[in-house]
Amino acid sequence: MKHIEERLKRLILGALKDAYGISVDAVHIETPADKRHGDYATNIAMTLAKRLQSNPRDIAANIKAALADEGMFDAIDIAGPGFINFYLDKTLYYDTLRDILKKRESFGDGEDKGVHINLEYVSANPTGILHVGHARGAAAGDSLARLLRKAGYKVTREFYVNDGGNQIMNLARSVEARYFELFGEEKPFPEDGYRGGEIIDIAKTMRERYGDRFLHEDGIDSFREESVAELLKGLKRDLDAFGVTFDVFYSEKSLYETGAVEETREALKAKGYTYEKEGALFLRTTAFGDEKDRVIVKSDGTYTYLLPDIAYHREKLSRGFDALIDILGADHHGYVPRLQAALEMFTEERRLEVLILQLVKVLQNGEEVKMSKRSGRTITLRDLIEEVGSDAIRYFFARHSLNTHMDLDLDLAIKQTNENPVYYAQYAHARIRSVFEKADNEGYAYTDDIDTFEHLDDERVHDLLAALGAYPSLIEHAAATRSFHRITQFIHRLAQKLHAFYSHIVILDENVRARSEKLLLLEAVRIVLKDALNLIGVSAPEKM
RNA sequence: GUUCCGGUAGCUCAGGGGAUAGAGCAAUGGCCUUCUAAGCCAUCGGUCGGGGGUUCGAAUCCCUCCCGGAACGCCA
Repeated sequence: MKHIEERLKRLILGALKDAYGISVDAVHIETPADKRHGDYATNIAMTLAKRLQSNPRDIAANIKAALADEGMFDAIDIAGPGFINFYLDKTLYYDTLRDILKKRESFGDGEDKGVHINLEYVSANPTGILHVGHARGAAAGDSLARLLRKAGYKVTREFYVNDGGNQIMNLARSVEARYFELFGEEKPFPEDGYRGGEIIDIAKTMRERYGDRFLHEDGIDSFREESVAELLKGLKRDLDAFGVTFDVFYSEKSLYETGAVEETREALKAKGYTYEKEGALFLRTTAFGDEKDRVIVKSDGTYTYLLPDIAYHREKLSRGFDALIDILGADHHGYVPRLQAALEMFTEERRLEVLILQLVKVLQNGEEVKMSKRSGRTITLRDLIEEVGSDAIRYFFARHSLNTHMDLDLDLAIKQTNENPVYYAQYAHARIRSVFEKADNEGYAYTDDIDTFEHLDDERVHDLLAALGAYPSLIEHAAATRSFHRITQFIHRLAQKLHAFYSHIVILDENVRARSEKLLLLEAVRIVLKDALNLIGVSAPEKM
């Protein structure tokens, strides 16, 4: 079935041509929040008021008169300042129902966009374990990846592993110092070293594997490699428990090994975008809108982090992606212009989209908890998952847009577990399953061999079907605007309508036919609810 | 000082330039002999930070001021 909205747009365009002989670029169709304003509404008459030198309500009346409505609507009203409200013929609701039952979880899938997106998120340094601050990026990236795929984009989920810079050496020295400590030996702890408990754990692992060997010989390479490997393993395990996975873990170190970093430096030089000053190599990022030029090779000959980052993004482009999306924390926003500038030295148009994620303020005992890996005092993602649960946290993050400055009150999050809105949605799913279980166990026979619906003429049914019917265009819009939180809003709306339906209508009707129709409706709701929950990484339980 | 976010109900937050600004939590009052009460129904709650402007129409766009967060390194 062609989306109703598409059909409606064509009708309106046709009416405009007939009534006024004009065409417009876009017809805005909305699904009014207030159902008294119909199933669909358009403001087209108001937007044309100026162009047609006429008042919106008259224009609306002319459009209405010219509409060849094909029997799609029960009624078309002109309301308010000039809205045209469309009240769908009820049989079209049943089209939605049939459509969902046929397509199941592929209902709402966008058409193949033929666009391959590389989506990079989290990319936490392997110098500690994930804390609450990382959780938001992980939840956002994963949800967005799922949403984009649903909408018809091909998506590669990528994690950039910073295993090549100074901080890794800092990490290795930190572990080394802890290792010496385990043997009661003195070794100065790095000034800016990592003090998390996991650093001590790794030192213990090193002691198990190598004994006291590195007290006598230089083990810094081993400390570095083993530490990164151990921490990365931990990151993956925590992310996995959070339902967040990646297709590619890309090593920064490999960029050095393949010569990609040097190659990028030379390419920038060759293009004439670099100059030397005070012994350092500067990149002329101001030529592309940055506020000042940036150093890429320091006067001591080492690289700043910008150069490998440019090399990395070039490498991503060379893998054939049509678009790159990075999700970065707000603390890195100032970095964006220089990276964009550098990449535009290589590409005609801007290919990198950067989504900035505002930082989460974590409160405990009424006080802000500062996250710092170096201090080692953190609230870890792992603890949070254990105490609050992955679903509740995922739902919490998925409710908020990227640029919301969020307060996460841990006491509240933990204490109010049962009042978390995630359960409202999950409960709706479990309820549906339980009705089926009851039907199966207690001999309420039903059939799914139904193509017409005669017992579903109820306002609450229409509310449910209207909500379900909006799913495909919601997916499109949410994906296009990268706003996965709209999915969460949809989930809540759908659950709300399901609960209302459930509370007022007996599903296991005495009449087999009526019972079957209602069960099919429930099944359709369940399919879409589960699919939407899946998009934000939340489970759909069979029982609660 | 500059740049980027944000300021909407007691709290946490939604609000594709449109209709009477909405949810959750909190508060109040009803609803379990029948499919899960983690639910339903109802009520309470707002000078959309202030002031200008654009528009038929502004929480939304523009300007300006105030408040909060973040960033302004040859750190990552």
